Amino acid sequence: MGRAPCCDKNNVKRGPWSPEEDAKLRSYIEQNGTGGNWIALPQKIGLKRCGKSCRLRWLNYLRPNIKHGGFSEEEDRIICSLYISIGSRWSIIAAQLPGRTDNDIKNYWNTKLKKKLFGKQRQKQGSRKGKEINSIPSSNNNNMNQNPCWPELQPIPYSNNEPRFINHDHTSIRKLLIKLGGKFSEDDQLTNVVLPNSQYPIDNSSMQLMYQNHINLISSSPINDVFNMTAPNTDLYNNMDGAANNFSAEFEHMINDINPQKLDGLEFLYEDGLIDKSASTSGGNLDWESMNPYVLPLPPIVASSDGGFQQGVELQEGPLDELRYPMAQ
DNA sequence: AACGAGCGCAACCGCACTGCT
DNA sequence: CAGCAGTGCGGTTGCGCTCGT
Repeated sequence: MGRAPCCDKNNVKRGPWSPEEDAKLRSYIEQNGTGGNWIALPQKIGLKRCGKSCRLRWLNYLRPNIKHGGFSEEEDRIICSLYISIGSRWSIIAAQLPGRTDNDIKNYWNTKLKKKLFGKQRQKQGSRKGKEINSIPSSNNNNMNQNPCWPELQPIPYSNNEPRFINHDHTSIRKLLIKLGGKFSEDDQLTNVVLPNSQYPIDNSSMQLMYQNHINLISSSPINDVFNMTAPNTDLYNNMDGAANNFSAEFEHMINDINPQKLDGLEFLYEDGLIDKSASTSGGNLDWESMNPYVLPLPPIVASSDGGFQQGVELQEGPLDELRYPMAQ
């Protein structure tokens, strides 16, 4: 199996780009564009490079208005918030930060932001090697209270009775809910509300309305109230067999019981102790589809007219809500 | 000064998706 | 509708730099 390589690896140059190569590529694209064919481009301009390599070089470094380094605090916040919300969708995150590339953001996250956010970054005056600063035992949530960089991103101290989540930001929570909600969808039933084991067929518009109301409630409530929020008191909810009525508890339940394999992009919540695996009631091995489907009445991801995918309910605010969530991940 | 470890980042790899034929 | 080529994307790698010993 496997597919043919995009180029003959024996006849292409690899490794760092020389200034001459950069100049060739830049001048050609500035004059002629890419021509919609990266594979053929290097041959046209006499570069012994793979088309993919040319594309990468152009997109990440040669393109006009590219910024490198010097991430601002605001950019940091956006990246963190989005990462928490949607995971490692670097291209989507990059789209929110003009002049930044997905590769740049990815590198920045992996080398700095992640440590910064979770307090693992070595101290400025500390040794460069061998000294793990603020090393965090994964099960010790107390340490997560120490975040010198973004106090507002501190996790809520956990107790069995109190909800905890890492971000006091409504938008992030909403996005996480959406992410989680999308996972409730069956792959091939994008236009149907998915209610595993449901005996109560619900039409899409009802579900969307319910979901929108719930989201609006979350958005307009003080953050501390979000986790004590009660599910909408509708006949629909009341009719649902075993429907939990306490948003906080169920959200906790959901976070704790998430199957890590299905929480792509958020695994770090486990790894960094933000989600306490030991608190999970099912050892993280939950049958996803058996989860109570009524906790978050999320609409499914649906195909949009422009060929992409989007959540069934369009969020109303802010640029971050322009996100689309490809289903295939 | 030499060495080695850690770090940052550019570039590569391979898979998935999309559009065309 | 299937197959293929091109593209996009996220994960990983490898190299050069920095700094402590």
